[in-house]
Amino acid sequence: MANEQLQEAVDALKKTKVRMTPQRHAILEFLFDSMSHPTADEIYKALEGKFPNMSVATVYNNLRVFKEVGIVKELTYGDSSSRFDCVTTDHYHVICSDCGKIVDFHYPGLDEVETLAEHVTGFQVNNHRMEVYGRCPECKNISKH
Amino acid sequence: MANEQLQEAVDALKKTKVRMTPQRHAILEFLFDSMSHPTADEIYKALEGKFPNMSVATVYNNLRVFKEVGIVKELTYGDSSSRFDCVTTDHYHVICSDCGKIVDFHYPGLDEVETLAEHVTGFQVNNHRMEVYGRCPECKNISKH
DNA sequence: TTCTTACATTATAATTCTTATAATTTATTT
DNA sequence: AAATAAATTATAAGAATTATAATGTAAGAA
Repeated sequence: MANEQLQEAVDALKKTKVRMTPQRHAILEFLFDSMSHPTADEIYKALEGKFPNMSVATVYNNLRVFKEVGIVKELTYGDSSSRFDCVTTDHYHVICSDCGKIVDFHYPGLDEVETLAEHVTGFQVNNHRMEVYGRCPECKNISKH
Repeated sequence: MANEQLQEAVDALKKTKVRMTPQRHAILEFLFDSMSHPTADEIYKALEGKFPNMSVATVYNNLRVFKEVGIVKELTYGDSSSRFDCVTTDHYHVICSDCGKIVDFHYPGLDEVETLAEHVTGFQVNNHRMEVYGRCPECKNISKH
């Protein structure tokens, strides 16, 4: 369940001298609950009922903190604002070029690519990013008519 | 050579009713010559000697056109501005997390990933993006001292 | 070749996303 | 419970990108 992962994330934060605040908890909760990949603004809007005085800066600040600790990943696409995804299991994303929908899919981590890149370039490789682009079933249908 | 690929790109544009202008040619030439991955602003600055009156908007507009035709790829990272890369052979990028340097490396296209994603998600997959992150040899040395 | 028209460019303003700043508030330590 | 270090807020500033309107130009037709 999402709750266990949330708890793990909270524990991870405690170990790194990062204080737990209601705002931080709410942002994390929202990220883990919604299995979507919200933008900073979406998070801000979703929580303004609970925290009418919360600042957008708080959302951005905390997303940066979460990224540094390693429990959140930033997804950047050309068009608009960044999206944020909690780092849970090893999954990748398929993104619809038409409507922007993001769908997760599982695939074994591309470790071979990392090691090859390391040998060929002399870099000390830490991680990678991979996304697949195409058209989602809905958009495929729309274009047929 | 870069010249042949440039010619191919120009031909591809002619077929799609996109007019060839001196500015467009210069932008393409710069992209194919420099095997780096310049930002829109870098392109703008590089060409202001040749085109003192060229507008930044022109660079952005044309990069968008090139992207739509499929001869240029946009690489977006969270922090700063997008970088642009001409779509040539199948190569991927290793990016230094410290200094931002981008180095190409060859690797067989990840076709299996695309087909798997297609089957699992029902998307019609067209392409993918993959990057490896780490620290370049230079930055590794710096941090040792 | 010249004319015409639709497309490109320019210059500027506007937007949008994100970060910086300073004052206030709050969580943790002593 | 007091002290301190960090987080939040509100606002302003910054940077990257896009929109707008006027002017200029490429490419096909006469």
